[in-house]
Amino acid sequence: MPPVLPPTTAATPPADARRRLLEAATEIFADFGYEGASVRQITRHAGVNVAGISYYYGDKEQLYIEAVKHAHVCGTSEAMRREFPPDMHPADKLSHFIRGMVAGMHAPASVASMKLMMREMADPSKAAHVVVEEFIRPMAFRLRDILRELLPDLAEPKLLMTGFSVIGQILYYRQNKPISELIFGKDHIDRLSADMVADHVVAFTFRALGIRRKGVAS
Amino acid sequence: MPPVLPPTTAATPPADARRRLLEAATEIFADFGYEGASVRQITRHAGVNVAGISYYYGDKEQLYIEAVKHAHVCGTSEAMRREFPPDMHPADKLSHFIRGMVAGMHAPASVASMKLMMREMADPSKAAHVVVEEFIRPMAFRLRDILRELLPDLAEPKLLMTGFSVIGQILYYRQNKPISELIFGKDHIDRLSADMVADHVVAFTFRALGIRRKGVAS
DNA sequence: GTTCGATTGAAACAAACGTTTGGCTGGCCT
DNA sequence: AGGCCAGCCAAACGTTTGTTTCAATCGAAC
Repeated sequence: MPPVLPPTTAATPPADARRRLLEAATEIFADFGYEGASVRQITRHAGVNVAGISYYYGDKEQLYIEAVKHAHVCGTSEAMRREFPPDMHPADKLSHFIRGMVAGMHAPASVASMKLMMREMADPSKAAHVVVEEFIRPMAFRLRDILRELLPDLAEPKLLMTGFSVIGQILYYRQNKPISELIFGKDHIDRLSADMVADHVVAFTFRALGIRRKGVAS
Repeated sequence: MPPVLPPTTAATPPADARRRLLEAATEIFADFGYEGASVRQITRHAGVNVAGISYYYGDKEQLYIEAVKHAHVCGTSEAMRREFPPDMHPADKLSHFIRGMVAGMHAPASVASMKLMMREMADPSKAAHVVVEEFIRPMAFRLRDILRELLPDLAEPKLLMTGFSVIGQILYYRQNKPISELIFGKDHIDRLSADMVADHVVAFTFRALGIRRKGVAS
């Protein structure tokens, strides 16, 4: 009888195979999706026997969920989570928020983890609530708080849509990059550096919101 | 020997099973993705024998490609494809473009077809180029032409990013609706009607671009 | 009424799937 | 030494996958 599910927390002894399984799963699931990835493909990539999945994670689905849970931790950069000093001007907060998020999307700490999270956003599964609770919702609420501070007179639905306008601009570049490359050519898209995109989104948003102050430097 | 692949064009006699297969495939592929959908599930849903897939479409992959090809036709509404009179003010063109696209996303002619296209955008496969050439690219170029007319002094990369800012806002509501509902609650999201969203995106974009003229009515 | 091609049905195909079994390691304890 | 147990493997499990086979059925042409 295997230990069914040795707690995901620390405590677990080295068990290198366990870690390699999770890393391989993150990459393969990110590239091929849940159904498209086979357990044999994952274990081969990890250099572990197929039985390792049942041994360490119970089954394929639990491994997937663990991969998603892990992804929200190591996929996001510190810049995306940083809190702002309360006395900072809300316009500066917004500018920092956008720049941090664009940077985090453009060069994530772990490419595979970010891919996996984006997959979960486009096609949510049982693991989606983890990404939402731990990653997306905090982001969304931070942005809404900033916007409310910036535009105190705006009604709730308007505030919601304004947030979507900001997030939508940022997410576009990650969610639709392959398609954009197909349309305009990979070289044209690659020329858009993270800084250029961040500058543009900040400027576009500031003008839309009637904020005169120039976006501060990152 | 089956006719291998009776041409997809018209000409083909009734062959009701063929049409039902395509419709079922569109729905099942849209809901479960290519790998997640099984041929038996599709044929059961269509009330056709499994052999029908090989008989009418060759194999699962070709059926998928045909479903995607078909989707770009019947998934988009007429409003999204309409050309504008050349003497129309570019700001009005932009307003109409946004409203048409928001409406087409919000209430597509075929929900399943739209789902399938969005799936192909988020995770392009061999069938992606069809969606791009026939649906996305024309949209993107129409928008770019409008923006160039509106902002003739803007450099090419800036023009590209401005287009992405418009498209990103619009696509957000379709690509991330399930996630938004998870964050803010389904009822809050459902309250955002297509008209409200369209009004907001037009207003947000017009202010960002420094267009004074109020968005015209649809 | 017979013939023939197009269409459909039930069954079978090999391959791949996720999962389990049973036993072989090696280090650690008494 | 001997017993023990976690870690790991090769092999097999039963099921489902996509695809094919072949006979049955139908409808019009002759």
